[in-house]
Amino acid sequence: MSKAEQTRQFIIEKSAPVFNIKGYENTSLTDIQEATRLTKGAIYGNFSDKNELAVAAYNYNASLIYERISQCIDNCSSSAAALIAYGNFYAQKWEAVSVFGGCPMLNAAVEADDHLHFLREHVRHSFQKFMDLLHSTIQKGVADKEFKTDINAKEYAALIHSVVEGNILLSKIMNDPRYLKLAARHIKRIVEQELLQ
Amino acid sequence: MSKAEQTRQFIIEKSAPVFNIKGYENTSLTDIQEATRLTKGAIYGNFSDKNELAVAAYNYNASLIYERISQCIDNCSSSAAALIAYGNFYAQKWEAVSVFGGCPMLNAAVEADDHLHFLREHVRHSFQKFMDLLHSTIQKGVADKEFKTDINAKEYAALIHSVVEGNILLSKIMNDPRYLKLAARHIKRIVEQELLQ
DNA sequence: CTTAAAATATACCGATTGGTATATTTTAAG
DNA sequence: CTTAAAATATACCAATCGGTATATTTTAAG
Repeated sequence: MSKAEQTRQFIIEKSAPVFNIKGYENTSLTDIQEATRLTKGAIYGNFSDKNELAVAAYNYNASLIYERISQCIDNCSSSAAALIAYGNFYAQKWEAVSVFGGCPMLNAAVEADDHLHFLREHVRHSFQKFMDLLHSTIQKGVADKEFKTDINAKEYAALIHSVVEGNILLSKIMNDPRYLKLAARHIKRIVEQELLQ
Repeated sequence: MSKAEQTRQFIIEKSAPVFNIKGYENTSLTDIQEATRLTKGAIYGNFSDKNELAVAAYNYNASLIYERISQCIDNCSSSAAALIAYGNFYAQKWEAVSVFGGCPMLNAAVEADDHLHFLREHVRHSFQKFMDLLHSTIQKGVADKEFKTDINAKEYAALIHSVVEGNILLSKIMNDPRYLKLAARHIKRIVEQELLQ
């Protein structure tokens, strides 16, 4: 990895939490300079403009969470356990996620849905990636005869994902992680009462 | 109502959708001038600063939705019908809500949770108000022997609210109102299988 | 109709924004 | 060690930001 590639990665990693906390449009180059302790020369030498860095930072933020969640799912011995683990993930890691500014997908989605168009497709893509992860987990449960055969896997994937995101929102604004524990229990109930054979 | 009070209300109503679409920090005074076709003199003659207008616009946005939803609930003949109507509200009014920038509470919550502190308490208050509305609806169902007696009304209120908000997020970013219809069906199932006697 | 006050418009302010041209420093090949 | 290129720092730019002082217009009481 060349010096510039190292710097590029360094800038992404240092600015990523700032973008997530302050928002992609409200994060200024001064903020990025302070976070990286670098000057505009270094930043614009590695990114053509602020938007390119914003997209790189978002993708970094989203993939960071994705890796941890998919790893968490891979460690489960059954599909039911995997879905329940997904519901528990944010409840367990809440302190770390909260300090980091909360769920990067939730934050970026609200900002990108109707006025940050350069970000929108990236946010859509990561939402889809999360739902695909849940979808394939449910499909595996069906294939393994663990789950009922007549369930709509895509709908349950979207439902579980939305329950988690909705309660991240609630926990964050109310400053109360109990909403996430409630979400985890609700997902457990869905799995046990509607998915399991 | 004096001329100034009329103008004040006019500014709130015209700028409210702009704040909801562009975000409270990203909406500039130029945006507000364009939306109202007024000058800075008129705006600063009626509001001490941009934040005061932002708070007034947010409260207007939130109360507008609240009024419609509580009216929708009041028209229902049973508590079960009221909760189901709540789930259906955004699915039915999606076109109008979407053009308006989506749910004002969702948008403002993401912006205010960790960097727009002057707005945060107002957003918390309206979240609480929505959950209280659901809470009292569920309590009424229990008192009327319509719902089971051993249910946790507060938890179900938070759950229903979060399912709706989560699917508003999903519908908005994916540009697909089907997620809201899914939320409505899920809430119906919760009411029928977990709340009704 | 007159007139003082209230409301709105105009013209300006310093600070900050994203971005760039150029100077300097650092890197790494020979 | 030398040196050209790559990477970073510095100094600047026009545009826009929120906000204000003042001028003008509109309102409404007498």
